[in-house]
Amino acid sequence: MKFYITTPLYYVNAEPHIGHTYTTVAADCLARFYRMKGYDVFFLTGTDEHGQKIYEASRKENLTPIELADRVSEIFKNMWRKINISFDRFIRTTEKQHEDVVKKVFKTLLEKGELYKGEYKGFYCIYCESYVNVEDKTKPICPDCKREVSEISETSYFFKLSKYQKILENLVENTEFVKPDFRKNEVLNFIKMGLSDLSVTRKNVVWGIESPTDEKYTIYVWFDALLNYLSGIGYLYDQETFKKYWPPDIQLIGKDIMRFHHIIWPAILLSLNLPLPNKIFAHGWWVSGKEKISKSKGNIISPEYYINEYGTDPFRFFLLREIPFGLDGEFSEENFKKRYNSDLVNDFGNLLNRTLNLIEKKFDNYVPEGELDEKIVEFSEDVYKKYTKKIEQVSFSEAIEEIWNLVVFLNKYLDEKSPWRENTDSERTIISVFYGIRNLLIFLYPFIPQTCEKMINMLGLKIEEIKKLENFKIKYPGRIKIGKREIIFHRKK
RNA sequence: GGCGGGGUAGCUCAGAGGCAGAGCAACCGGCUCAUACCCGGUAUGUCUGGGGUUCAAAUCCCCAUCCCGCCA
Repeated sequence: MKFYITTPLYYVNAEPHIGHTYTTVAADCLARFYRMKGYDVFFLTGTDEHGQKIYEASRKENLTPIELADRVSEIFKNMWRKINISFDRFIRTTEKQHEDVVKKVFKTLLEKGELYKGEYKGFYCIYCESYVNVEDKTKPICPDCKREVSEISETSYFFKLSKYQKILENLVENTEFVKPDFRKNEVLNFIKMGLSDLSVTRKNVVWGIESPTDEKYTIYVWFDALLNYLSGIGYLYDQETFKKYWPPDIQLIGKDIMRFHHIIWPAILLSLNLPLPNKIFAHGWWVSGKEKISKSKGNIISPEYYINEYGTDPFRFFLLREIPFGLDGEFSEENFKKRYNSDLVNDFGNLLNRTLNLIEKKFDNYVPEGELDEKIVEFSEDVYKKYTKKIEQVSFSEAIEEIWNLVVFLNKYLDEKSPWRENTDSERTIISVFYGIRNLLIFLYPFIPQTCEKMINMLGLKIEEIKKLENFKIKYPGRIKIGKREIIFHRKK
């Protein structure tokens, strides 16, 4: 079984922020989960580097566009390394391979009549790089960015988007293509209002892929960028890889780019006679003080701050645990700290610590021999079933809630059995809790990989053991010497 | 203005005809292996307002109101 997952390509006019990080961490979690299930996973991410905005941004810094792109894409890569993103390929739209694919696709569609030459008259927002409808023609303002726009008239190549209206309607209405479900109506309404053909070339944008036509045009940055999902796994140059992974099983996006991914993207694929992605999941936004996070509002959340202050995994954990994927959520240090202290420090970290401490003091650093309590085996199986189901539904927060039932269960179990007292069946209790914790580490591995690796060492087990979901069935590991005990999550005041 | 979603405990939200719920916070108690942790218990409601249907409404219907999203 294969699993192909993508994030959007991030535009290099800005450095990585919470939004990029959110999508990427979520994708990483899924990629890791499916690898653990034994799937052949391909996880694609990268940077989108063409367009007018990049050109202007580079000018401001006295750089050439490619110099800027080089720098920022490197920053993205470093960020992903820092938070342990296990992508299989990081694609850049300025790579020759990608540019060739875009040109070839353009040419093919032109030959097939899916693209045609036309005339565009209307308003154009330079900042958004798109043709826009304006409310008041005497005072034309971009409906998206509220900047002033100018009226233009130019020849352009158009993609026959309108032709796919009925197919798209059917796709959205009757399949899992648009996720979460509550977004379906939104997309459907938009399609039903009528789709107009899409201009896919620009005359005055120099920083872009040149169209393979007689006249000088560059290809519209979105048309260029969307094709990365094809070029990233070898379309038109590595048939073997492409055949193996196409189509995407899931593509993650932010809700702001649904139009491109839920409408334009499938239409392009239809025009190329390619199978469509299984689902495209639009997640929500992190807000701060009820407002959308933006530079101008000064309520930027710096991933770096949280990573440095609390650690990589607590940051990943918070993003996926705090709110249901798909909805907006409030990001505040207060909420972060609450989660950190109560979930990671008190419940989880302390469980590990008290257990290891007991093994250390009562059993001289060895996990004792004996039988497992069947109650814990059953409970683990139950959690496993529920948690895998949730994660397959892309419900990260609910998946973690299921796992946390096991954390709570184990803490309670220890209290009830009180293995620190005399005359209790302490061997059995300790072995059972040890087994339960090992399972926790397996289940949590997609969310907080680094922590799980550290902790599995502390248990005296091999890292390989937590990289396979099935391993939760391994019951007794033998008489094991535990590793060095240390505190991983430190309480924050 | 059109379409859609929503308003439930201090907070975040679940419940979609049959005793009003969970987590967090609060309060009380227990424990002491553990990172002042963990475990148990208690309390908390005009289910936005009003009307209607029903033996029975947070739930279904109508009106009002407020918030959010998409579109214009």
